[in-house]
Amino acid sequence: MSIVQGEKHEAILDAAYSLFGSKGFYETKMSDIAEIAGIAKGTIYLYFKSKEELFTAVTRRDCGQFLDSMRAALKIVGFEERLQVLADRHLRYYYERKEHTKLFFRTPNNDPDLMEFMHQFFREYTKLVQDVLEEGGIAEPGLHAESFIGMMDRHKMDIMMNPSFNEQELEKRSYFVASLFLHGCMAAEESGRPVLVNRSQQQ
Amino acid sequence: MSIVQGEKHEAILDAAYSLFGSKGFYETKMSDIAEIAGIAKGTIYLYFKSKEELFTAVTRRDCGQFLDSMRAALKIVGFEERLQVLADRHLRYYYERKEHTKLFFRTPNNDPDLMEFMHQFFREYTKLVQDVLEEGGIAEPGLHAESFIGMMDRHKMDIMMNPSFNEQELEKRSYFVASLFLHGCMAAEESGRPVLVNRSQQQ
Amino acid sequence: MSIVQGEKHEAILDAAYSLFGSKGFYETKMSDIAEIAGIAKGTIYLYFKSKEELFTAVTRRDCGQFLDSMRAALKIVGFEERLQVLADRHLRYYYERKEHTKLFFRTPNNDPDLMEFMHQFFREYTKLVQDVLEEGGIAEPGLHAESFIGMMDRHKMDIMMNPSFNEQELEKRSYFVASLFLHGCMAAEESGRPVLVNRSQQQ
Amino acid sequence: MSIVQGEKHEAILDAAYSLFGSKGFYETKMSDIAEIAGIAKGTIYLYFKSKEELFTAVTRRDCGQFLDSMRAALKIVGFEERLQVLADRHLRYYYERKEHTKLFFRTPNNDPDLMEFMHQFFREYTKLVQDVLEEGGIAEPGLHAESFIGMMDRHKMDIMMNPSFNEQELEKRSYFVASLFLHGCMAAEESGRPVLVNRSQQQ
DNA sequence: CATGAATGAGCGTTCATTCAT
DNA sequence: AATGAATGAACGCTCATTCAT
Repeated sequence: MSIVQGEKHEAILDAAYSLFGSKGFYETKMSDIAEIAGIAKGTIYLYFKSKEELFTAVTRRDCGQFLDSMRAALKIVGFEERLQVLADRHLRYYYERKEHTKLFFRTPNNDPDLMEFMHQFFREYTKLVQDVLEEGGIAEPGLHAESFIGMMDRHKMDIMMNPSFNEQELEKRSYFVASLFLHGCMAAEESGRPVLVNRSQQQ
Repeated sequence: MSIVQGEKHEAILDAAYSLFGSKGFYETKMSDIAEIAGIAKGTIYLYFKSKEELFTAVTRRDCGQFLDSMRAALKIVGFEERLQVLADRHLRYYYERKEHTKLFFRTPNNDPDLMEFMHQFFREYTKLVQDVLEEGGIAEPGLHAESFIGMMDRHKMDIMMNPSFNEQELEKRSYFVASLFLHGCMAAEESGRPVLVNRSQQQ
Repeated sequence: MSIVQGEKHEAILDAAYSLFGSKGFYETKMSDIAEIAGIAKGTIYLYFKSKEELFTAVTRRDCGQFLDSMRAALKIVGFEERLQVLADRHLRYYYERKEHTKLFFRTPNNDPDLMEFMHQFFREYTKLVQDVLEEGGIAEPGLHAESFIGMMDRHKMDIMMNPSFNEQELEKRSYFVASLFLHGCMAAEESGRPVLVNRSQQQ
Repeated sequence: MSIVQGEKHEAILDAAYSLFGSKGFYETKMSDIAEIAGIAKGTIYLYFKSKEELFTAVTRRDCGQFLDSMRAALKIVGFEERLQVLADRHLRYYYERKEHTKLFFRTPNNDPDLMEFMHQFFREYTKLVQDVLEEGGIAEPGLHAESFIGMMDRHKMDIMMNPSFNEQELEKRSYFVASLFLHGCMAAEESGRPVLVNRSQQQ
């Protein structure tokens, strides 16, 4: 009956992800997590110091996967193509978490470690976007990165709250965002050109 | 010793704004609010049904003032000028609330009325931005409005968290955002022109 | 706009009787009573010192009416006839208060004055029954009175809780009780006689 | 230092019985019960869902013991003897709880479970009495049972409130009640016979 | 007499965390 | 490592009563 190292650790994270995401931080009880994970309540504390730390760990794993997947997807050439990838992955991230909205809207309110981690994550993500912009020769890449991320992120409400939001809508949206970022809202008037190819329209 | 109508109502809102803003929702006790407002605990409940409702009322007043001031400031002509005003007021809103960051980051997690109000506020604000864009002849004003708001809003982190962020920085930032939204990140390369006059640089 | 003396006093008692009876003591708020009575909350305190005192006053009026009506009804001759009247009135008292059961089952739990009054009422009522018995030549009238009252009172559950309990049932029950008290449960075996005439069977 | 199974459960019930009985339901605080039981406040909630449920559990245990003891005592022959046992046990129940009068007079006012249990207990007790009467060949055993219980129960006031009420008084009272129930108040006049032997007078 | 705005004491319950086994 | 029984701090809300007008 030997247990694979880390098996419980993962089981707890999985259970916590599922419950925190669907019910929210405050509405989730440690005992519920233990039950779903199939272990005793006290056992959680062998792996995680506190409920907040567990939430932070869940977030950390989730955000880490996001950054990893983003980095992998960015291993292509072409500035505009990479911008498009950023938009697509960012929006898709929320799209894939439609059933776990509470990970974003019902989080612990007062945990220094979580805030510290989120800050660091934002820095890291901003840096990643910034690097893409820099390689594209964009000036003030820091400010541009912040703005781009803001533009993308605003659409999470539509994506997560709107039940009829589908894959096609998603691609249209990411194309829109990347295009707007590149050429501004007056692009059409100024040149008439859609510079990016909207892949979803190609299909 | 006649009491001005609504005096207590205001006193409670003021005290709540101050405490919710500086300590956050969950960390603020009703008894603290009563003490600051100079009244008895039970009196709060004559004016507000619950702690959540009080927080929502604080938010409502604050957001209302924001929209009012925004609407007043938009009574000017010129599309780009009005865009600039949007960016300036949006960023300034956070700038003026540097001491009340918890109004945004430590809010009640699960209050239907607050969520309903925030939704409505977002709709209203989006509509306001959308109207500006429509008058400027921008296509897809809804998506553009969302994106613009996102771009602006992202900068709240820098504004609120960075203690050395000052007025000049603020104006540079709002100019940057409006300009990016208008012409995109490739504007410089594409035309070399800064279309908007950065007022903070004129001074 | 002159107000008849005691009009408000009565209005409060009426409102309190209605609410205490239908919702119970703890579930009734002074403000509700004031509203029903058509006066201000504070005004109740001009007439009654406290919620408990008001409940006691309601009880006092109700029990007083009971005793008065009982005394009037007992102005007849014949021991068995008077016993029958006792049973009939006792059971009828609950029958007429089917909509006000909470007067008996949700009373203040800890009010000395109410307890004192109830004791006195019981004494008085017991004395009244006792007098009937004494005049009927029954030995140990005190113990007999207690027992008779207990016998009668036990049937209040059936009367108040059973929605289909009707007038005829009531008369059968009061006849049963009086008869049992007179001759015991072995009466039939001992003599075969129903001594009392069951008026409801005469009809 | 091994802990006997159910030890805490019993300790809580004992503490609650003692406090509820002497001070009443509303006047007893959960923290007091915990203190008397020698445990932490929260521990009570591992065993009982609420204060109301705890009161109901206390009542349940107490009433259960009453019925058990009654059933055991009824394992004798002879109708009149068994009637006498009923009266004796019933009155003795109150006699033994002279220090816990509040179990009967200061109970929760509005608890569905307690009311349900009391109803069931009354039904069960009534059934038990009814069975005795039926075996004695008494007609209408249901109504007779109700009446007999009412007769007996009425004497609880004297027993509990009168500090000088003693064992001898108790036996006289139970003899009186059983005798009255058997032969009615006119028994003496009708036959001159005391059918039951008053055991307390034999001694 | 009448009002009704203001008061503030009072308490059941939850649940993250600990620690003896 | 694993358990789960025990802990106890923490707090929103009600509502009978008062009293200035």
